[in-house]
Parts: sequence; structure tokens; C-alpha cells
Amino acid sequence: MTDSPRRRPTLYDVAGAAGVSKSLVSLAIRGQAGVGDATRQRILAVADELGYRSNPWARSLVRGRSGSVGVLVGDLRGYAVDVVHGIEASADRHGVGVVLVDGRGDRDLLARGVERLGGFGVDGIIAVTGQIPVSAVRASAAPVVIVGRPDEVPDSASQVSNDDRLGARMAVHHLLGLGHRRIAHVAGSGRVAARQRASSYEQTMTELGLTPLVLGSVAELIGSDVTAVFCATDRIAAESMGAIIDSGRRVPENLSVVGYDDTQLATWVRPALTTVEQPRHLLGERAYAALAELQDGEPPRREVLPPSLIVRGSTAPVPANAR
Amino acid sequence: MTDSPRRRPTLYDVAGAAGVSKSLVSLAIRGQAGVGDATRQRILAVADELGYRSNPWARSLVRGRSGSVGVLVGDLRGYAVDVVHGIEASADRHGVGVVLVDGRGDRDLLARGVERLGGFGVDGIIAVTGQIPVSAVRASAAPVVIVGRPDEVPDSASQVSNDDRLGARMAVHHLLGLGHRRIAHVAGSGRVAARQRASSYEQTMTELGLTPLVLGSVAELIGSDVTAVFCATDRIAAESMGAIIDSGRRVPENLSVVGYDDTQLATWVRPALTTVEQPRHLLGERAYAALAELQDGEPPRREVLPPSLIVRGSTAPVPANAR
DNA sequence: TTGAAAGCGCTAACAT
DNA sequence: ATGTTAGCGCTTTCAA
Repeated sequence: MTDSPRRRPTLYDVAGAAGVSKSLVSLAIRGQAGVGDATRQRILAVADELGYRSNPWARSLVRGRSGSVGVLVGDLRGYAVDVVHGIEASADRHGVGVVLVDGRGDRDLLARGVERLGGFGVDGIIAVTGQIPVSAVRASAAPVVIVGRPDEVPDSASQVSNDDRLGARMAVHHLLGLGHRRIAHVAGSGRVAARQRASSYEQTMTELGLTPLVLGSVAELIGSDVTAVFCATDRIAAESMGAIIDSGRRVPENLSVVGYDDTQLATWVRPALTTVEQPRHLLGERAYAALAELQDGEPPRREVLPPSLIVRGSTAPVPANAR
Repeated sequence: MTDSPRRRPTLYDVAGAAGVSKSLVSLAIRGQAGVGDATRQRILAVADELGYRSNPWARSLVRGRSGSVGVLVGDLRGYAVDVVHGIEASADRHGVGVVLVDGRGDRDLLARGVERLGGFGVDGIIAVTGQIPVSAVRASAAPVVIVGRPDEVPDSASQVSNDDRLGARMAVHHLLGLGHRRIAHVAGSGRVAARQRASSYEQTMTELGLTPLVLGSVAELIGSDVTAVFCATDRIAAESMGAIIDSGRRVPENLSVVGYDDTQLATWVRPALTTVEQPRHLLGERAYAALAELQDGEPPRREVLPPSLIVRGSTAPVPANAR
């Protein structure tokens, strides 16, 4: 036996078995023109019989690209998943594969994730996280699009994000329309998106001649005469609602609550959460488009998409006695 | 200009700039023995300066493996994420990269996902879904481990799963211990795991001399004298709880509810859900171990891990008047 | 310790 | 329409 017991068949093997040259097989397999019909049939039959599968490394090596993009996800548990779906939908349409690397909310892992994707030879990277380190982006050979709001966006990268300022404004105006005047804000993390939501809340309130009240936690609300809270995230809103209910008050009868992100959580809690929805799927689609542009050599750009308000059961007109 | 403006430097470039041969550079970069210390320093310095990054395709092509495993996720929204974390933790420990492909709950996509991962040249595949088509697994060149309960497990694949029968039994016994006798089950999908939960529920009830009552939806409960429901999933439990509360009854005062999976949802709803927890992280770790065994040429195997019960606020002793 | 050379499996430009 | 050939960038013998 000179042959190893079960080596994967190569183009060469197929060519030998079909009695043609490697190039013909290559063309036939890829469905390219330049092969006689009869020959093509024969080649495909032989390839199939031998169980031939083209070697991705060799193909990528010679072509210089892999035909797939990498997505770096900061946290697989949040709204990022829907963004990924948007990316996948667009990529599918272009016949491009998508691979994910999970950053597990850790900056180091995120940095290594960029490297790893590079090491996989993806043709581009979309980072769905606001925590991507600039240095990692700069070091990447592949073009990078960032979905979210990192502290700093490298010049070389494109960015697609939600208009957090507008979202906060929408939330306040919704409550205002329900007659609320004493509206508090429960702030989120100190990161850019959260800061923008908070500062836009403050600005909107001030512009309306109302007094902003930014809290670190809903617990600070005890004993106050606030009638509505706008929370920086659905997560915070859900926790706040739990705490409010535990403290014996009712949502929305005594207190209205608004969240941000429209995560699944928003529909699971009772009452269901009124919330500002990021256009997640669209963010993904736009991110893919931005990456394609970058790959075509167009300059990086910033794109901001407007959110929308989803009204559910957690907000109601201000109580008569508190008006 | 003969050189393209900004081609990525190769081993050859580094060798030229450092005045040594390609082989030396290769050895130096990979930290292998056989290079003089001074030479190594010089080579590394030059490589760094040129911004050299080894070409993954060429390396994999010649070595015949990629040093990473692929994970196929059926649905990024469910408990799979924690399994993935378990896989990643183990893979990290072995210096192995993990890439994810999302099946979006679609059998076709799942099948193509296996191909795509194969096309990426991963050294092994872990499918975290009960929906993976057998044919796709059979066609895979890379060894496959399945986490979950597909209808059929190919002989060539290993399987790691949760003991759904035991979990259902635990749920029933917990309710029994609280004095409940009229315990209903809200069934899930018709898939294997759900069927096992249902059938184990029935068997346990029967063994205890109680009458099993399997429902398609909690709505069928209206007007019955059931005091507790065991739901096939947390999702179903949460929906059921919502419906129960909407119908004017209280959980757990009038009706106890038990879920399955211990998803995040379980802690978000009010009252928080008593639920059967799959050892998700461990499932991931064991799956990685199983894959490593397969790669070492050991035979495939089946492993079943025991779940555990998490008691929260949705279950309470049976109401006195219903005892 | 170092260098030269032979591929890995494939594509693409070039012959025929 | 078909075959030949020269690499892609790397690892790995094998010589020097």
C-alpha cells in the first residue's frame, strides 16, 4: 500500500480518475465556462463518487480571499443577536458566509477576537460592541465596521449606530404627552451610549422647563413624587419595575416606566415594557453594507439610525392626584 | 513601481530584510529551537517592524489543520449561549479558537452551517442544537459532537445531553413535596427533549398513583382544580404565568408554576421562576472534551448529565382549601 | 546553526 | 475545448 488509508481526495485524484487535467476539474467544479458538457458531467460524477471537497485553505490561499466576513460580538446575550441576524441576512444575499467570535464582554478577548478572525482570513470584520479596543482595530488587516458607540472610533473604521440622543428625547416626549412632568432617569453604565441617553434626557427636560433628576438606582426614588422613570436600558427598567412593585406601588397606575432597546425582556415582564427600539436588524444590514463599501475601497463613514418608540403597558397617563 | 503599494509582508520579505532564509524566519517566529539567539532577536525585530503576520491559509494548508473548532448554534437566543461559554472556556484552556455559525433555527441553514464550518477548515464541530440533520453530520469531514437531542444521532458523532427524564421527575417531586397532587404539564414542541419531559412527567405521576394531565396550553386550565403546573420550558412557564395572572389568579398563592432550563427569563419574571436547570456550562465543557476524544481517534460516545432544581418564588405549598 | 528545496491543493494565465 | 505550468505563503525534510 502506497496510499494512506483514507486521505481526502484532491483535484488531482479526481482528474486522474476522470482522465482529464486538474484545471478542467477545477473549472467544472466551479461551474465555469470552458468545459465541454459531456466532460463536465463525467468530472462531476467522478468527483461526487470520490466524495471530493475542495480544500478551503488552498482556494483561499491562491485567491487571496475567503468569501466570508467575521462578526465580533461583545455579548451574545443582548440585542447584538438581532444585529447579527441583520448582518447574516445581507451576507446571505451576497453569498457571503458569516462567522462569529464571542468576546464575552471582555476587552482582552475582544482584542484577541479581532486577531483570531484575522487569523481565519475573513475578508472583513463587523464588531457588534461598544467595547472594541481601538488598537485592535488599527492592527486589523481586514476592514472593520463598528456597530455601537466605543469611546473612540479609529479613522480607518466605519461606524453604524443608533441615535441614542434622539431615543432619549422620544422617551421623554412620550411621557410628557401622557401628562407626566416629574420624570426621573435611571442611568446605565458609564459608556458612551448610556451617557448620551442621560445627557439627552437632561437636555430635553431642561429645554422643556422641567427639572431633570438622574438616579443611579430606582431605590433612590423612594418617597419622591416622581410619576415616571425613563431607564437607560430594558434590563434596568425590568429591575426597576420589580423593585417598584416590591415596594407596593403599581406600574403604570402609580408610576410609568420606559426602557430602552426593546429586548425580548420587554415583552416578558408584566406589565410589558414601553421602550425605545433600536433598529437592530437594520443596524446589521447597514453594517454589512458599510463593510462592503470599505472592501470596495470607499472611505469609512459614520451612520446614525433613528430608533422608534414601542408603547406597551408600562406607561399610562399621570395619576389624577399627582397631576 | 514594480511592487504593489501595500502588499502584506510575507516570510520571504522578512527573510530578505533580515538577511536570512525563509526557514529560519519560520522557526524564529514560531519560537522553535534551532535558531541562534542573536539571529532570533534580529528576525523578530524585523518581523515586528514590517508588521508581519503569518498567513493562516498557507499555514493551515501545509499543516493540514487549523487549530480551531466550529460551533453550530441552532438558536442564539436560548440557553445555547451558556453552552457556548462552556465550550469556549475549555477551548481557551487548550489554546484552541472557537468560531460560531448561526443556524437561526432553520434546518437548511444548519446543514449549510456544517458545510460552511468544514469550508473554514475547522478541526471539529460541536452542534448545539437538537435539529441538526443527520445527513449533514455524515457528510462532515470533521468530527462532530452534538449537544442536545436530535431525532437521530449518527453513529460517527458523540452526544452530550441533559437528562430530561430526570429533570421532569425532579419537578414533579418538588411539587409533590409542597403538597400538590393535581399537577398538570404544559407540553412543549414535539421534539425529543420535550417528549421526554412529557413522558417522564406522565410516568412519574402514574407511579405515584396520580393522574397525569398533559395540556397544549395553559388556557385549557381554566376552571380546573389543578394546583400546580410543570411547564416544558421557561418560555412556556413565563407565558403561562402571564396568562394565569391575567385571568385573575395568583402565582404561587393559587397556582404553583415550574419551568425548565433556567434561562435568564426565569429571574426576570415576577415571581421568579422555580425551574429545572440544565448544567449548561458543563454541557459545553463535556462537549469540548468529547470532541477532543473524537479527534484523538477514540470512539464516539453518549453522555447524559443530570439537571438540578432551582427553587424560586413561583412555587409554594398547596393552598389549604385545595388540599 | 543555517540554507535550499520540495511540496500542501488550488487557481489562473498561458499554451495547444 | 483541453492541457501545462507557475505560483499563493508556509512548514519541513535534508544538506551544508
